[in-house]
Amino acid sequence: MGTNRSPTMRDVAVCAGYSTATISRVLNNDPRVAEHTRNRVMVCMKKLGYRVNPIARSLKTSRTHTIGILSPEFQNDFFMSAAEGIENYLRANGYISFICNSRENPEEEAELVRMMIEKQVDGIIIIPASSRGGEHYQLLRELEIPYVLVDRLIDGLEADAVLTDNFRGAFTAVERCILGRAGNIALIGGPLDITSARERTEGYRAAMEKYGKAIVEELIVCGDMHVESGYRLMGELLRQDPQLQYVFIINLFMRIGAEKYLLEHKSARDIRIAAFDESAISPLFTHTWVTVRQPLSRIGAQAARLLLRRIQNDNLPFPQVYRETPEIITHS
Amino acid sequence: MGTNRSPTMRDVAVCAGYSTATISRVLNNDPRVAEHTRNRVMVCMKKLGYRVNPIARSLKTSRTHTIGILSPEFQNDFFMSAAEGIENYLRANGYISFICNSRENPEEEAELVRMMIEKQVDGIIIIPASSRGGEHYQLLRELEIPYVLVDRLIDGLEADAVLTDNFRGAFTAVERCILGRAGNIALIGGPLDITSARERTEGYRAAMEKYGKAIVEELIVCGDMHVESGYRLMGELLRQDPQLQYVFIINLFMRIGAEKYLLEHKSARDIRIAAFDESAISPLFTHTWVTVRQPLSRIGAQAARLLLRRIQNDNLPFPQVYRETPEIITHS
DNA sequence: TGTAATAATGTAATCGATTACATGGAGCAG
DNA sequence: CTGCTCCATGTAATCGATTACATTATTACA
Repeated sequence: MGTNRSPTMRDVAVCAGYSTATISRVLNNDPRVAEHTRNRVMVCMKKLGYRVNPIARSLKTSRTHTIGILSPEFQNDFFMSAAEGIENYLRANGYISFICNSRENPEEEAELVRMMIEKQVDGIIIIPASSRGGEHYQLLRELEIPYVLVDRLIDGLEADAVLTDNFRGAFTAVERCILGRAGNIALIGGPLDITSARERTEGYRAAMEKYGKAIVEELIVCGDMHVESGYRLMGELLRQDPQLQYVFIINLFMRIGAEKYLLEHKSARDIRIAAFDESAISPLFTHTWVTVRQPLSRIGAQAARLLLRRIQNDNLPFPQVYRETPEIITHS
Repeated sequence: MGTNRSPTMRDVAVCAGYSTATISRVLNNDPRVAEHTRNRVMVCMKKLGYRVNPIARSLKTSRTHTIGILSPEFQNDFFMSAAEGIENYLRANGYISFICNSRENPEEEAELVRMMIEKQVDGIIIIPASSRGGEHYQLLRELEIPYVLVDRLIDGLEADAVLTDNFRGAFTAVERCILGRAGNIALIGGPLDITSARERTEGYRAAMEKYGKAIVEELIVCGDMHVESGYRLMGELLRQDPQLQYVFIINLFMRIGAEKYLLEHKSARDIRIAAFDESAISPLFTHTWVTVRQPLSRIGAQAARLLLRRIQNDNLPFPQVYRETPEIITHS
């Protein structure tokens, strides 16, 4: 039992009585090999348990069949759902993925992009840590390495992207509330320099306008997307209008804060919440009315598909921006 | 502006007037290069923007500086926290990681292990999809590819592993309750073929015994770790003993179910919950008393460290099993 | 001054694939 | 029978590094 160096093309060649060139041709489905040699070679490959060495192959072809994925946060269901969608699609298509954590930090993101370039990934999917861009995008452009943005756009950057149709999600959710005979609907929005927050806010306004609802500016407040601000803003809104019954909240974390406020202040009153996002938590929400469910794994798959098409040089017009329609759920 | 093929060692060699061997020596900090040549070479590398091609290097050294990580679920904060800890440590040490999703499926896990072997990872960290093992563990052993288990052990498999000290976490949490003058403490446990569930249950029993508390078998129920069973079992326990005040729940999801039951049945009564795990949800829990916080990112880092030591052939005794002590938090 | 030891660098094989080009034989037209 | 095409396969260079071994220059010491 000698050291089991794993078999190479050369071993297969010897076993089958051909040259390595032929083995390689069989491997790559080159039509110029005779049927019977193909068979003979395949038998040998099976017998020896031959598996191609992707590293040697990559060195020659400069393709790694490897994709980089950058996520700003690992402990975030949304990002990870998208990552899951991406990974599924890629793996089903013979690609494997490096997933790295940019820790919401644009500089780390840039560093990771450099690292991935060095590792010679064939393409990158980025869930951006910031909507403010950075030199790495230019680097990717220069080196002609395809990349696709997910969930967020970058201001002033033309790039392929796949994201939720935030406007439509917000619009439809608010419309549902209105059609469900909601009165004043307050809004807990987010920083307007975050694209998605801005779009959701616009969706809210558009729906209100379409149905001739007066937009009360006092009932529109902006948080920072985190739990605490949801808590605080819910309080402010109720102080503003103690009769308030309907609130639209643009993300999960602020919504958690709002629910918490309601719990603690025994306002188990008739407040009904419409909001973006769902998660394992949702069963504990007590004021759920309408939920906007982002099609995250579809977004991920779509992004992966787009990236692979770019890699295979499908020459699609550039850039491609897909906005996936969210699902709106009305709870009894 | 010709096509910018990125510079190779050969280019640097020409630029500096040495052979590629010397360039390589500089790159690998070989002490046998003269100081001034080292400097000259470094200047050239900088000037040309040279970066070593890790693929070519890997082909020769058969080391990829790449680690595979298998997680059973991407949308699970626990696994992803551990993955984050792993990734941090690895990256800080010059390694990069493939993270793949075994989808709680042992067969996919095995397939992924094969894929990673093919990609020639230097080692693998596995959060097992099942505690029942599989041929891939043997394969890894045969090929002498180091691997470390995280969070779960595999029955009958001697392997390096890093996990929470489940027994101690449960023991200490229950002890806290007892010392906090809790009366009967019920238990919502899990399937006994899951190591962690079993250990936590044992911790509970041990604490009860130590303080001479009668263990009422009717107040010990087992769920399947999911939300629904928590919901159902909370109901059963309350029917069993309507006076029940204290419950120890061994994981987050069943705990969510339990809280949901309490919410819906207005049992805002004096029920206090001790439980494993925390998450973004925790602010919405209304019966929190004692929480066992698993040191997930430390576990991840520890696993990564152990793996790298194995790779560097630290010859530690085999196997190493680390049980990390959880943090017990008592809420006011 | 001669020679051995040592230090700095070069030469060339190698890792395991891919692929442009070369080769040899079969089939066919004139 | 000659010459041309086509088909299956082989030869050998190549991708970009690493490294055993060879070579040369330098120093040290008898």
